[in-house]
Amino acid sequence: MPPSISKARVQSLYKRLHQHFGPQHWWPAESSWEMMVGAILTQNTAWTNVEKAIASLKSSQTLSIYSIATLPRRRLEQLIRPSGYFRQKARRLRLLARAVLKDPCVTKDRALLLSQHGVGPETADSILLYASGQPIFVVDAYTRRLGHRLGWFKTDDYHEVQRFFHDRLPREAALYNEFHALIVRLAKAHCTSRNPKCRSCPVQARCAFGKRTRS
DNA sequence: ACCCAGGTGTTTC
DNA sequence: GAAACACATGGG
Repeated sequence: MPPSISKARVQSLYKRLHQHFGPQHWWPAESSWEMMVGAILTQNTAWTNVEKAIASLKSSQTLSIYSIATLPRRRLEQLIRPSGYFRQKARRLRLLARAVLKDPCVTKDRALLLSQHGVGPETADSILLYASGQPIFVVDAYTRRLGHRLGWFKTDDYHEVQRFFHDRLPREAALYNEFHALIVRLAKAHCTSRNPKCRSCPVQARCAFGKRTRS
């Protein structure tokens, strides 16, 4: 990883994003457990779909750890159906709920989180940052895309990208919280797949988002 | 009728 | 080991 990108550049991007969008107040959840449920449900899925699934859990009074741990599999599947991959995710949620009931420390320990089926590095780090307040930078598809477009790094490796940010930012949970939220905000606000025109982009004149690279 | 979304686990070369 | 595939719904 070339150290050629300075801390100042990375911190300057953060400042511009924060200036432009303001504080994001993440994670959008009312409790740590709801946050964890959202983290599983949002895997490769649009957040609007996750909202539907969470709303259906809430309205049926089945969002609690105990409910999700004990609900019949088919019932849980139907409740979270709008979030997609509903069979996989029902199983993952149930396993996670049971693990947390057995040992609440799971929520705070990276190795324990990663040993849960269906919890990979991004989900684990999201939980550590947003549910446990630990200063761990979360890397997602947007973070990689942004870094690539800005020429900051070429790698796709999760931990290499994470190290890039860890090396250039003070170790503060509040900062990592906002930064990641702002990157997601940027992705939603600016060039999405069908919107190649991007005015007043806080990142650069030529917008850093849009999955396809335009010619 | 495509393409995409706040990944992860399994299978295949 | 990397690369390809399966998983599924809903919105643009």
